[in-house]
This record gives sequence, C-alpha cells and structure tokens, in this order.
Amino acid sequence: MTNDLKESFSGDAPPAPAALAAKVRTLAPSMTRSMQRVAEAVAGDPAGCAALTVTGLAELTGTSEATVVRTARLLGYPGYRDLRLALAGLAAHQQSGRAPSVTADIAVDDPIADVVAKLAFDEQQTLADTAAGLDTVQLGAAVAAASTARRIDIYGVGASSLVAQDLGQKLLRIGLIAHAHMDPHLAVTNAVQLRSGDVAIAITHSGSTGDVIEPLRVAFDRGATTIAITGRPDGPVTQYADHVLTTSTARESELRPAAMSSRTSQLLVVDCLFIGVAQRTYETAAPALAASYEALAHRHTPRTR
Amino acid sequence: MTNDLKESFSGDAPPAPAALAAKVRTLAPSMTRSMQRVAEAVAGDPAGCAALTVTGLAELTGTSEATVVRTARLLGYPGYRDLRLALAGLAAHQQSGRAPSVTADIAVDDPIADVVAKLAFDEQQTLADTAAGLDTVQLGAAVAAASTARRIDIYGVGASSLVAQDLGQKLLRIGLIAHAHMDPHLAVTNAVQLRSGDVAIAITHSGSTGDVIEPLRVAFDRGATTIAITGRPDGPVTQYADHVLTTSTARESELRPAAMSSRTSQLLVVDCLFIGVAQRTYETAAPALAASYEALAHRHTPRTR
DNA sequence: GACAGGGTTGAAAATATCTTTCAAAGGTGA
DNA sequence: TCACCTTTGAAAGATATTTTCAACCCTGTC
Repeated sequence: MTNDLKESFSGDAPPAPAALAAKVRTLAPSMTRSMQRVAEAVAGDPAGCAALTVTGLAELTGTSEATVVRTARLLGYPGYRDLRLALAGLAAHQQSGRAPSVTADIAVDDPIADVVAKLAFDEQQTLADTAAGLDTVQLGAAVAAASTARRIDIYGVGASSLVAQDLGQKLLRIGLIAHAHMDPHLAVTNAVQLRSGDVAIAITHSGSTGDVIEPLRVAFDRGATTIAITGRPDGPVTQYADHVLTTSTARESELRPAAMSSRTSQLLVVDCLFIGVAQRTYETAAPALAASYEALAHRHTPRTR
Repeated sequence: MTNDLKESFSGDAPPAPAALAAKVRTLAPSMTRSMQRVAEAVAGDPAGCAALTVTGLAELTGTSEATVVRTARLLGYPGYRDLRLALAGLAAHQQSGRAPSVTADIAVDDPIADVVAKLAFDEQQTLADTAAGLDTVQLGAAVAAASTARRIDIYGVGASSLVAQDLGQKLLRIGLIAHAHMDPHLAVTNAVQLRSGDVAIAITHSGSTGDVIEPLRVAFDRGATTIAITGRPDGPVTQYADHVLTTSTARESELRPAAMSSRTSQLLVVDCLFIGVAQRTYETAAPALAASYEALAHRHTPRTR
C-alpha cells in the first residue's frame, strides 16, 4: 500500500536527483505527521541529514527508524540507504552552486583558506586568458625556428629569469643547445656570437626591460631568428622580434603583485613552446628525456612505504 | 601506520569533498597493489562505485572487503560508508560540470592549437587539485612560522630550484631575510647556522631527493622550524618536517613530464605561503613592495606608444 | 638458493546499520 | 462508548560494514 502510493506518484520510479525539495512539498499532504517531520528535516538540511544513520535521523525527528524508512520509500527510494546517497549528492550540488563567492581581491584580513581559493582561481583565469590570446601561427613559427636552431639563447631578468631558466633546462633536457642568460652583460656578449639559424628568445612582461631588449637587438642584427614573449605586444621589445608570443596581463592588487600572474602566463607559453619543439624533434627528444630521467633516479633515496 | 599516514596527510581529518581524484593520484604511490585497484575503480567511475556495497566493490576489483575499507581509510574517510557518500557527492558534482572536449593526453601529432588547449586545461586542473588538497591548517602554521622567522632558508634542486628561487625572491622583496640555496653542499653548510626561531623550507616533488632532505635534516636537528613542500606526504622528507604542504600529482605523459605540473602546483603553494606571510607582515611588507617597484622603474625604457 | 622478517591479503567473526514485522496506541465515525 | 482502521515504534530479522587474524608473498640477507 505504501508501495502503491509511491508508484502512483513517480511513475516508473527514477529516484529524484536534485528536485528533492519539490518532491517533499508535493508529497507532504499525503504523509502522516511523523513522516512529515522526517521529510521536513531532510529537505531543510540535506547535508546534515546525509551524515546521520537511520537511528540518528529517527532520534533527531523524534520518530522511529521504521518511519524514516517509510518516508524514504514514499520519496521514491528503495530504502534509507539510497535516500542518504541522494542527499549527499544534493549537498555537493548545493555546495558548488555557491562557489563564485571568492572572486574579489585578496584582502589583508582574508582567512588563509580564502587566499588559497582566490589565488587558485586567479591563476586559472590567467591560464584561460593566456591560452585564448595566444597566436598559434606565431607559436607555430617560433616552434619551427627553435626545433631546427643550431643554438638557442634565452634572456630574462628578475621574475622572468626563472621562466627563462625553466625553458632553458627543459630544452637542454631534450638534447637542444639552449642557454638561459641571467647576467645582462654576458647575455649581450654571447648574443654577438649568434647568426642566421640561431634563435634568441627574450622574456619580459613589461616589454620594455632594457636588459633584455639589448641582447635581443644584437641577436636580431646578427641575423638570428628572434622571439619575444611579452605582455605588451606593442612594447619596444617587439621591434627586434621576428615572432611575438603574447602573455596575458591580469589585474593586480596590492598584495598580489603582477609578477605572480605574469609568471603563470609566461610559463604556459614556454611550456607550449617546449611541447611543440619536443613534438617536432620527437626522434631525439624522447630518448633524451628517458635518459635524463634515468640519470636522476639514483639521487632519490629508497621509498619508506 | 595506515593511520599515521592518513593523519599526516589530511591533518585533523576534514574528508575530501571533490578533490578525490587528486587525492587518489597523490596517494597512489604509497598504496599496495590491491588498494591501487580499488582506488583506480573509485577515481574512474565515482557514480558507478557509489552504487556498490563494500562487497560489490570488492568483487568488482577482485579484492576483499577489508581492502576496500583500508583504501577508504587511506583516502581519509572513517570507513567505506563515508567514502561512498563522498562518491555520491562527487558524481552529482561531475554531473553538473560539463566535460571538456580535449581531455586526452598530448600526442606527437597534435596540432599546436590542441597543445595549447590541453596544456592550459591540464594546468588549470592541477591548480584546482592543489587548492583542494592543500591543508590550510598546515599552511597557516607554516605562514605563522615564516612571518616571525629570524631567517628563512629554502632548498630545492632541479626543477624545484626555480620554485625555491621564486619564493626566495618574493620574500626578500617584502623585507624578510630569505635565501634560496641551489648548491646542496652550501645548503648544508648554511643549515648548520640555523637555530630555533629560524625556518627551513624544502621543496621536492618526489619527497626523496637526498640533496634537499639533507639540509632540512640538519636544520631540523638544529631546532629550526622545518617545512616540506612535496607531492609525497609519506616520503622521507616529511620525517624532518614540522609542517607538510602537499602538492598535487597530475597524470603525466611521455611528452608532458611530471615536472611541468608539479612546478605549477608548487608555485601555487609557494604563492599562498607568500601572500599569507605578506598579510601577516603587512606593516612592513607593503612599503617594501612599493619601494622595490620604484627601484625597478628606471630599468624600463619609455613605452613606444 | 634457502630463510627470516615484515608487509599484504582475504576469510570469517564481530559489530553496526538498515529493514521488516507486529502489536499497541491513536484517532474516527456510528 | 465501541468497533474499526490508521499510524507508530520496539524489537526481531536481514544486510552491510568493520575488525581480527592467520596465511601468503615479497625482499633483502646470509
């Protein structure tokens, strides 16, 4: 008889996904007093109820286990266990609904958990922006040049120097002759050695860092293929760049210097460049990668486990 | 033992809501064969597994109930029942979030546009996983220690050395005495100088890089507060760490070495740490940041436009 | 190559949870 | 007031989960 009622309501009985509150309202009139109390508790606090056992929910609502099970049945589930699973799902769903509450700037008094959420969100945003704004034609050209280069020089100072080093390390690892110059003077000195068939890469967020522009200019004059990775595609550095890869510029706040998001953006561009080159030089890159991995293995102490 | 591990990972045990797949990847290496099978099934088909009982899941994975329960425990839940609820929540969550089109691994013959899209997506994923898996209690403790430290030493080699440098640069910029050591020998030599009230930070993805563990051990023995930033919360490095910050481990492919996503993850953690410290030392950090910005201004040539 | 020692595993017992049963309590109309 | 039907919860019964423990399988050692 309880069964008849359930059937008559939900037809061929697909358990309710998220429309649980609505179902409770619809069915409330056909419920007995005790069952209504249970249904009310369930609709009011899905997350809380999901954490309770039958006995717990029975006590909370001042009823018995049997009533709770009956209510679950009426709502269209085979038993309380399944209602509970549905509640957990509903709770998670509600949770995600109120996610975009932390889009504001990071404030001095933000709790640490908010800082993590905001920072992660901002960096994700930066990645999406960068990917959207990256010119694949320019990237393809840069990849082609780097893949066949006799030698690759990379320039970056300050925060960008880390990105330059990262690219240098990775290219070296797949067997290319690449070097990241951190000292501006040495960079210029070395740039003089470049010639056609070589590649020079300048990384500068502002697009106007003299220490990075100068070696690129020299390389350009010497006939090397020059690439600029910058957030200002109209900046001075692009004068001497055959190919320009644009990084995105995110809003910055007092506590979150621009260096943070520009770094994220630059690294993505550099990674794309690297993967592109690795694809093009796969025959030599794959064994080189494997070899460098092997070489490092002994530096790790055995696992504790 | 199983218990220690769980505790060391999730602090005082806030069960994971949506970061389950990430957690599975992070903990997979420390799992036994049978447990890995279970974890794999769970991560691969949360919705399907949520519909199964312990016995059902045990049969599906060809293991026993005991193993399923053990796996649930390792993942941070009190038992299978709770894991199941979390799975139901995750399933509901996935239901709502639209699946991206380019989730596959990067292949040798992918067009450059796909490489960009996949890479950006993967790194976004890594950020989300890292944020979800980061223990804010541990982070808070690390921030507190670093904010009041007399001196901060940072250790990292290989790809992690760039992250170490990044953190060092930023902390210096807000007026803290921080130094990133790249030479393992010098790192140990300097670690001997540390004492109570100082902070030592080790960055290693594998958690077992001897060159990084050694200076941390020395610092630990000297009474300094030690922090480990690692992808292996059960690795040897955590022996000597007062606070462990876990980075996420993303799936890697032949062309996309693990170093790439671990770097992204490490940088996010380091940024969170930095912002946290900047908040705590706002009085001195804000003017210091402004001053360093001023100091750099003259290095940029005037804009062309 | 045999062996000790520790980690890994699943069968089965023990426990917790859920479901069903059934008789008593509560309500309703004659 | 009483007969009858509905609602309800205690307790028994059925499932699911957790724990225990002995066998098993490695791995490194002599």
